Amino acid sequence: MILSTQRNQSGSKRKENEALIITAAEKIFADMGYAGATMQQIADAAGLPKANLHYYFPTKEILYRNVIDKIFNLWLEAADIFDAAEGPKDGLSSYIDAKLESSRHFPNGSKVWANEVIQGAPIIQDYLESKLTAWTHSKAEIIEMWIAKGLMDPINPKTLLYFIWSATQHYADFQHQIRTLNNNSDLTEAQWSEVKEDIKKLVLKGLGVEHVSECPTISDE
Amino acid sequence: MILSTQRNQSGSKRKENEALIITAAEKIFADMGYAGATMQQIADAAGLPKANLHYYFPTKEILYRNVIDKIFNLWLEAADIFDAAEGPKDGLSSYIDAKLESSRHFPNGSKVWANEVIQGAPIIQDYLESKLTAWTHSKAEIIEMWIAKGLMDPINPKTLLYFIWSATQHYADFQHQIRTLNNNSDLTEAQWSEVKEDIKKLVLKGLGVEHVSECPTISDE
DNA sequence: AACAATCTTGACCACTTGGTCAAGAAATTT
DNA sequence: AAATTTCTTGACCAAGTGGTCAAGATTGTT
Repeated sequence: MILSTQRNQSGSKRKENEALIITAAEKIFADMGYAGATMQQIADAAGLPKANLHYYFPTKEILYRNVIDKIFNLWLEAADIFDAAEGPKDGLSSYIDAKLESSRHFPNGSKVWANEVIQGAPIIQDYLESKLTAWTHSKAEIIEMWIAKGLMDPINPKTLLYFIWSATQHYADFQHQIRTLNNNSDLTEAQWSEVKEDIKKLVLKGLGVEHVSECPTISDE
Repeated sequence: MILSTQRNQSGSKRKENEALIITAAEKIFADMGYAGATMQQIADAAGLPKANLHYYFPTKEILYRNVIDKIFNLWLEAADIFDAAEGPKDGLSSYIDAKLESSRHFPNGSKVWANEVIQGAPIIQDYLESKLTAWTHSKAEIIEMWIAKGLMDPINPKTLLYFIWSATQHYADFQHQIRTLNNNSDLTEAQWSEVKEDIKKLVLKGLGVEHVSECPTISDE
């Protein structure tokens, strides 16, 4: 009896420590960059001796790839909303919300990703060429469909995606700069709401998506 | 004769080498991050022996600060257009153009800056607190004035500035990702033009600045 | 209780790094 | 042409790095 529990407990010891280490590593990599981070720092942050890290993750690079892996999957998840959406108003709104929430609550992932891409993606180039390329194309198709249906102004779909990525991820990656320019305090709940509304309004209106209530056409109905 | 030339040559020997080193350093810091960059790499990129670098710049950090200094001044320059502008249409257009041009032709500076800020600005915090804060406030005032005059929709001026920074700098910082998603080729001249137009259109229209020419109102003329 | 996995850890090593230094080469000044 | 300042450079060093290892502790299994 209790076989499965025992198996789980023993099996989960590994999972637990791996998760602990990955979380610690994510923070250190975000704060120091890949080269700047040391295994010792990560070990300290995780509360484990350095040799123990190498037991679970043989090399620094393998640990790093595991961190990236976790981050990238969250990236993809945030965009499921996109597919389920009926039109641009719904879809873009939700996507911007989701990305901003993630920038607010999990900035480290975004920072690690940014650091890596800025430096030419020396370690995760395969991700860009396979998963990200496929993902981007599929989203671009949706946007093109919306445009074709006349639901929004024409725009290069990639330009729009970059636009949303940059505007939202900026709040994670440049968190420190934003904080400094905000009297050295984090954005308040109210400020976050304002940012969300401002960005959504700007993007939607900029794409001609907002309530078309502006031109009371006589011919309609 | 040739007195002045001699004087110039000797005086400029230092300036010349300093500029050479800073340019090399900018590229290496952009590609590797502060910690990841080695003085040896920078020396190789500059075509000088490492010991020679230390003659002009005693430490790695001092060299780094010189690189940042150059970058930051370009940052500020790009925004002179802003002050000279009559209204948001003119001012924001020119600013977006200038920032995109700089992203296109001098991406390294933006990358170094991004790397540094992501990591919490451990070395250039004083810049953020003094110069950048002052600069931002002065631009925010201009935007607020435009809003007060009814030249554009109301928006938090800082949110708008972050918006423009992120959208434009993204093309420098994430250059590699954009390239990868563009069939591994740099953006063509035509693509850059398209990006410029799309971004400007989206921002201006989003702020309610564009020609209101869309609703052929009968009452007009 | 004996055995076998799995996990923990301090001590250790080869290698790279930023930075130094002293000897000399070039260029300026007197 | 002698003296002085500026620049160049190979050799060197102390400190820190990622990674190893072997001995032991824990846990699970028979």
